[in-house]
Amino acid sequence: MNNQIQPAYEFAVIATDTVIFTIQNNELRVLLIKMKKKPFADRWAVPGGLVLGDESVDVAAKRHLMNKAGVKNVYLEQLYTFGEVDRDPFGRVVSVAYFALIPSANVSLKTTAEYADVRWFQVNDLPKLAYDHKKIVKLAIERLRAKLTYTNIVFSLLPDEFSLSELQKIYELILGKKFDKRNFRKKILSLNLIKNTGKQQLGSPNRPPELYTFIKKQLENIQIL
Amino acid sequence: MNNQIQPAYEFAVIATDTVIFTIQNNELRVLLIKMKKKPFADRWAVPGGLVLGDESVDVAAKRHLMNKAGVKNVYLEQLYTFGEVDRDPFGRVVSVAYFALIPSANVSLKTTAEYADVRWFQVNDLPKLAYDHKKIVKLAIERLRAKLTYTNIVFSLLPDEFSLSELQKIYELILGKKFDKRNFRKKILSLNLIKNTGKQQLGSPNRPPELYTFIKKQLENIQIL
DNA sequence: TCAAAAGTGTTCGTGCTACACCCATGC
DNA sequence: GCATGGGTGTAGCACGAACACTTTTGA
Repeated sequence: MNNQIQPAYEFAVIATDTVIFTIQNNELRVLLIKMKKKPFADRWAVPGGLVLGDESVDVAAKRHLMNKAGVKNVYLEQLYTFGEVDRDPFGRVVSVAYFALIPSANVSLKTTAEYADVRWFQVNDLPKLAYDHKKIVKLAIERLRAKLTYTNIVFSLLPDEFSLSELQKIYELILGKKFDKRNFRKKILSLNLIKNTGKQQLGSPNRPPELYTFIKKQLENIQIL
Repeated sequence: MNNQIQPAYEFAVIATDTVIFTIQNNELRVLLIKMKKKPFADRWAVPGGLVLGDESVDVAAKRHLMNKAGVKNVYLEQLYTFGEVDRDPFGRVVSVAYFALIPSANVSLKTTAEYADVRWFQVNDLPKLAYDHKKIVKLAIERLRAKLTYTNIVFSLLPDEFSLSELQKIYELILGKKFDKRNFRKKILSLNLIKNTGKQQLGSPNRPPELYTFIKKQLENIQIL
């Protein structure tokens, strides 16, 4: 609707902020960076950055995900756009928030010159966050919980091959409740989302679990629980 | 994340576009405006406009809803943000799309000087749309369908008092399938979302329906169908 | 042989589905 | 009195919930 020249103050900066989730140590964790610049020096925040003039918002989100967390080809979904006037003390910044899911394996953290620190935080034990990032993380968790129940999104939190117990543990961690083992397996197997690879995971002092893999690794809407 | 001065070309214009739904003549309809300016002269589009420098994106959406469709206090929800680089031929415009629901009663269309025409279109018979508005409308319909099934959102498409048949008709129209009358009523009544007012709707040459009303008119997540 | 997690079936109750007839009104 | 949409119950079936023991491995 930009059909006339606008005075400069009506222009805004677009940024993206991405809530990156993974499973680590039997916990749902979020990647946070520690900021260097005022007025949020030493405050933790979700990684993000500006959208350039010649890149789409989606591409900007992917670029920052790569630069700041060193990951690509992960599940990335637009979450919500935060457009309050005073959400950023530096000026008018509208932030398009995303959330990303990465399998526990691929975690490679690199602290860049830009930030004081980069760490994974357990979602129930977050530090005080900069900007409106508390709200963003909260919304991302809600979305993740909802999507676990009506899509097959969980494939993006798991390695290629996994046991049914691992799968169940992820559901229990994120949804915060226990499931009956027999009922859970019956339900999951009846959905034809995963198949038995025939392999076993040896090396633990227990009976070795059978390994499964997802038949399709693309998002589908299916009532799971 | 606007922590340094950016050159002008990295700034973008933020706009909102709102897909406004209502039920009219037993059809799900969308409000469209006919544009006057090139290069989209005489093309239909969803109403929208720029976000001012001192207003939040939500407030801008409400303002345009009032100015262009003459409605306020209606259900309004953020839908998705469209951030492709070339989505607007005039320049870099990122659009935060919303969808709105208005009860069939409140329809007051006024053609303003700004537009050639304003009309309600049946969702299955839309004209060619400007910008990426076809995509926006499609997404809005999907979201509306989904929300009908797991929230009580339908209250915002109905007048204060309504019959169970009206309610059922809305579900059938939007979801595009028929429901069994007895089963539908049993299910709806078991959810405790609506109550019988004791009144009847007289004036038709049929048995007068009993009128119901929503107990709460605020969005709740409840599995309906 | 022991500890630890993996794997496996059945019963019961609830909720969804399918289905047909009488009722109240305006004309 | 007739045409039109409004209102009502029941029986079968499928799916979710509850529940306990045996198996396999490494140490």
